Amino acid sequence: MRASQLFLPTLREPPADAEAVSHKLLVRGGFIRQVSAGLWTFLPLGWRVHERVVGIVREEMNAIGGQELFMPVVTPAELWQKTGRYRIPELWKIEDRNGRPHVLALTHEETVTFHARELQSYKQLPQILYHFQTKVRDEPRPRGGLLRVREFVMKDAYSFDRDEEGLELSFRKHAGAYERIFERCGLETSAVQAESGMMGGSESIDFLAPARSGENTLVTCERGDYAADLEIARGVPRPPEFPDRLDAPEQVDTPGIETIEALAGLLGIDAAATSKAMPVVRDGRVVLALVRGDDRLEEAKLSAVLGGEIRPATDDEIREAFGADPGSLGPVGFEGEIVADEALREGQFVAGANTTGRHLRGVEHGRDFQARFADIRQSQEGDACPRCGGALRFQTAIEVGHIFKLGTYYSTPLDARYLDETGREQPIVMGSYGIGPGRVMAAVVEQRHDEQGIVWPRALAPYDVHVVALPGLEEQGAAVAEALEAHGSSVLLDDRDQRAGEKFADADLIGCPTRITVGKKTLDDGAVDLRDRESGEERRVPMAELGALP
RNA sequence: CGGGGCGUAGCUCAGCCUGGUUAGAGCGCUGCUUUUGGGGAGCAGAGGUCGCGAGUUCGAAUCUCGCCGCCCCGACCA
Repeated sequence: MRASQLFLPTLREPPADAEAVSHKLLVRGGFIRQVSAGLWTFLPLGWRVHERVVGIVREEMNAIGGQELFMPVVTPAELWQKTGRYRIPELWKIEDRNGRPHVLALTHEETVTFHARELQSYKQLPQILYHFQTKVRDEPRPRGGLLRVREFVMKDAYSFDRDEEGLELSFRKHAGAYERIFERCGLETSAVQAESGMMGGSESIDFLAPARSGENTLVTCERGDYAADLEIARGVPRPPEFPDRLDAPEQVDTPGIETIEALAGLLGIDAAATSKAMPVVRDGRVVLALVRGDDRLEEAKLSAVLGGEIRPATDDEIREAFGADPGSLGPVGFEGEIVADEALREGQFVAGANTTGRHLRGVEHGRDFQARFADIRQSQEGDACPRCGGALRFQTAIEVGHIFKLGTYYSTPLDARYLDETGREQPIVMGSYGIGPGRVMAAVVEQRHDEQGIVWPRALAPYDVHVVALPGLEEQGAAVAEALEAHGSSVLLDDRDQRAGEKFADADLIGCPTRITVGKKTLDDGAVDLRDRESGEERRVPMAELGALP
């Protein structure tokens, strides 16, 4: 391809509002352009990369027996009403000309389960169906270029099995395929246990790619035996230094004390020997969540424990339920449900007295209050690994893939059933598996770039070789490009009427793995200069050897 | 949805506080000259509803109000 005829608008400067490296480089390199918030066009170069990711995903999906099909983006609202997902705020709702409600699919569980009703016998199971299709989500906050967008292509796959055992097998197959996909894309990822969020179902695994920009936090053990998403990570906090035990709670005046640091300072105790009360509302009821003073509540965990949506209680709700201001709340005397973190099971803690400006020393579970215990704290730096006690490491990361065990969450409401050997009707057991190729692209750029630009892995590069024809040598450059193409390489020939420096800068920015320079000096030697983008190494190669290049 | 910021040429921005010729710069773009192995130099040009709408004023890019859009943080989130 001749750069002089390619729609490849590279920019010297990054867009002013870009933060993420992948956002800056993909825009500067002429791979993508923004149309509106979270809505992006893939320019010719960007689409080539996207389609290379798609190609890899397709090969690996076919290798585990996946069957590619294609489902529509627009779906009737009824399907979503049946599964209860019609009320998801991200769901983009539209009407046809008759006013009949439809939605733009944010994934395709409903649609594929609708089709799965044609699977009627155990003899037809298992099945894996997948497609590459546009997903539309009315995201509250798109951000970071391709990292979170409102419309994107997703490879979504769905497995159909007769039972949990079959699902486990399909799930493992996908996990294996995903490992191979990311490996081939040159991405470093960790597979971790994760929250299921809006998808429903029992178990899920996230594939997280560590990067400077990202919306997830990957928690790993320094010894490599533990990895989890922060939302469900179970770090072990250090033990507190408790003061002397008290036979009964003792009230202390703490006027104007609003933070744990101030409280611990005033009383001269370890912040870990205090407790923090976080009132939340679930289904209109105030529930008290209790964590250690030096911990933060992990709302995702609490939400899972309580089995539904939660929100922080308002100041008015707090005063009505506790008779005290936020800052002096505690479990003693509270009539409602209390969920306490495991770290508070043993020992005596300082807690709010439910009287403004007062706290209680020596509060002990069992004697002074009753609570349901669960892991609801957010892991933090300094925690120990739950497996081996080693130090935990925290890294921001990008979620590039997510696989879910759905069970019968969709098949039951949508009536996807089969008959087993004994003639009994059973719901189909399902799994769903997603990868966003655009986000994979962004993650690759986040992990593989330098000051000059992108360093694409060979498998994803828009072209294998970038031939830079120095000014006046366009035809000689074209001859080199033809020779390379004859040997199976894809070639971008920079035959633009530009200075050498500009061409080199663009080549570095675009990031093809190999750059070949055709210049007067090289031609005098009957050779070209070949430079490896990743290592920066450059060597002179005789023209006759071009066919043997990678 | 809460907080903060921004909106002037294709891009990056200045001008606004303190209203007043014909609205500017750099980069990019067009033509010519020169130059040619890491974003050269010169000359000549094209390119603008100053986000939109009201208002104040003799006069608004500039002040006021409303709306829209975009970015960042948070909330939320396959």
